[in-house]
Amino acid sequence: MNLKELSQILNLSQTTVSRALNGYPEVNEGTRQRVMQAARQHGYEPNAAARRLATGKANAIGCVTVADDGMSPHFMEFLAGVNEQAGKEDLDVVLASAEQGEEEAAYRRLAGHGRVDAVFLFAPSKSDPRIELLQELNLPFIAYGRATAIDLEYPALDADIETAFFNASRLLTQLGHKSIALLNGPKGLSTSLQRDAGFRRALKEAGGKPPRDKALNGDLSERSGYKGACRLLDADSPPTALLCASLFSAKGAERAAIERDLTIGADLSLIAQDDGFPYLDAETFSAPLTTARAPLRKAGKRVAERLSARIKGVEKEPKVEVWTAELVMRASIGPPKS
Amino acid sequence: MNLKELSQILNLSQTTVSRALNGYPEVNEGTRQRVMQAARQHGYEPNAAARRLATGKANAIGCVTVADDGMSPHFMEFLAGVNEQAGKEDLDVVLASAEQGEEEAAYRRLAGHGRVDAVFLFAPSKSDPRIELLQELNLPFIAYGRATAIDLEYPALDADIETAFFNASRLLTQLGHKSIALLNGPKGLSTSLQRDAGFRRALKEAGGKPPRDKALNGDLSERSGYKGACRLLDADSPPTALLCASLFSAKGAERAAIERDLTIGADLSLIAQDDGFPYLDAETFSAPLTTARAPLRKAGKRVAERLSARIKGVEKEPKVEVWTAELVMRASIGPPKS
DNA sequence: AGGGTCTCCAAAAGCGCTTTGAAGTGGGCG
DNA sequence: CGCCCACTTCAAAGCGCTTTTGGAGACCCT
Repeated sequence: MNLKELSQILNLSQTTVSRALNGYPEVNEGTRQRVMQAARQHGYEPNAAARRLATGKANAIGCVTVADDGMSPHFMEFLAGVNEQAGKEDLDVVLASAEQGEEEAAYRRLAGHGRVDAVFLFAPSKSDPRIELLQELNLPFIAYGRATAIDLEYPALDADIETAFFNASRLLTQLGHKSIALLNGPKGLSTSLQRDAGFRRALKEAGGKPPRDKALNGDLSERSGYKGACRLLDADSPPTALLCASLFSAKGAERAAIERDLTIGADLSLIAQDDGFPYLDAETFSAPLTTARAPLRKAGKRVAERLSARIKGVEKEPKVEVWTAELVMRASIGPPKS
Repeated sequence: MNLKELSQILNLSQTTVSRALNGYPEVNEGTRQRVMQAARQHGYEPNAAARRLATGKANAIGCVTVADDGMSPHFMEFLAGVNEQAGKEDLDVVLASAEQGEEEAAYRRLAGHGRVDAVFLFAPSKSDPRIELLQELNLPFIAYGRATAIDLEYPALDADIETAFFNASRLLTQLGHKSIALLNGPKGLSTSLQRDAGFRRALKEAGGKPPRDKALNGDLSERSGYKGACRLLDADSPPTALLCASLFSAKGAERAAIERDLTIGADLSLIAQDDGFPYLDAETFSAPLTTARAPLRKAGKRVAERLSARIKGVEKEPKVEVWTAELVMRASIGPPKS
């Protein structure tokens, strides 16, 4: 069933049917009802490709993912948020998966009119080439995370992890910890850099002799957290407080602590970043975990919302929105035992 | 830059340029080179919508997600696999998010020619109405998981969780456990039913007096696993062996065990289903965990692969593919202490 | 009653691509 | 020398929709 057939059934022109269906004012209300009714009855659905071709609007947002590392749980969680909101904005989400190194071509293909109206960028690296590319391609986009080394103005959403980790670290120094460690995420990622910066700044600003500090890079898995914590805790003068880049690595750290008969909160203070993953919950640790909240799903929603606004032309300027990653106090921290 | 412009630059007809670009044989090799070269140089990308309209092929697969419960980590992990493989098959993945109850309309819209060539269904319920709907809409699809109460023949992939949990449970009875419990997933889900069936069958078949059994439903989170395990372990005559529906709930169970000074493997045997989530790893438990492997990402890949085959017309019959969920033995199980 | 203003609809022109059917080359052969 | 065929190329017709243009009626006002 297409427009032509439907209009023939109704004894109307395609124009009229199209207008009736799309809510244009210049059509008789009675006619409109009749058209809508017939459309429903015959199960008419407009052909998306044809509409796209005619209007130049795809009614879709998207992103290109890289096969190997691009599809982390973090990304997927963010994507879940994007998708959820996109549904409310009546947008499809299209994923274009590219091989490592073929990303640019994939973006060019997406930009090739007709697939998506806009894209989002997840966790751009420090000087991510994609930003310049997208501007050159004139494809509207919003980045989640800041490419700190890039001067260009571009729309973004960012969680202020730096401040969160600064506050968290300062809290620990203020509690009197003299040896604090950071179990950070992968080297080079801008969030990792933010954590590191906040951490170091807090230690530097701590009055008196700055505490001993130690930072390790790893991925965000339980295994990595466990390994890192083992290394730290088994060293000479182990840290009495630990900052973790994710709840997963915090889980690993907890395991390492328990294995060593250290009680979280009493023997070892623990703070982690909570990305809001389902299934894993800051409160369900052996001591409820103090966290810096940076909920990915919510961020994804917001990005989809702004993308929709950009497509509609409502949002125009390259606005950078920064969300504070709020510190949630729970029982996993305390003064060092001595 | 569109086809017309490009062909004008080249002084060729659109036909020839199109054929050259799409690898048709009836074009001079020299001309083809010239065309390819010019296309690259001018950054020509064919308009996807136009191509779709002309060919009737969307070169995309998709699915409709439901805002609230449809976007579990399980689904996202599966989706990651789909997307990865889709990239290799040169297919886009499109997500259409619908409000609860609006799913049918969303499928109809997707079927409205031009958006996707096929869809996948994740974890259909026992008698999922979507299956009939899709057959009626004539939209090719593959389901991951079986709608057991439906008689229709339809293409699917399934992990044989029932057998896996049967084997796991039997293993525990053979080790001599007299009280075994199952921390199952949400009630009504077909995987939950499979686990339950396998579990009960094994206990029934155990020689002599059948062991005491207990099954709890919950979600698949750490918190739920913890709570369930607490309830079980604090009851009279607590189980000496525990089956968990996910690594997350197993993590929770582990925490409950540790809290009670029970050693996994010695005081409490633990077996869990491992869906292959990154970040959480069966080996990184206080005792490496025996698991039934049912890797979601791999399944997603396979579904995308088969979907591609269906689109191309290579796969035609409603083939049901069943993967055994292999039991991986690790140190978390042993005979009961007595 | 005539002219002007609205309201509603039909026809047709794209949107950018693929694909059909036909035409233009040139070479080989009789 | 002319004919046929293989090899290339081209013009044009859609694909199904939106949107512009312009015309036909209906209605109102003077």
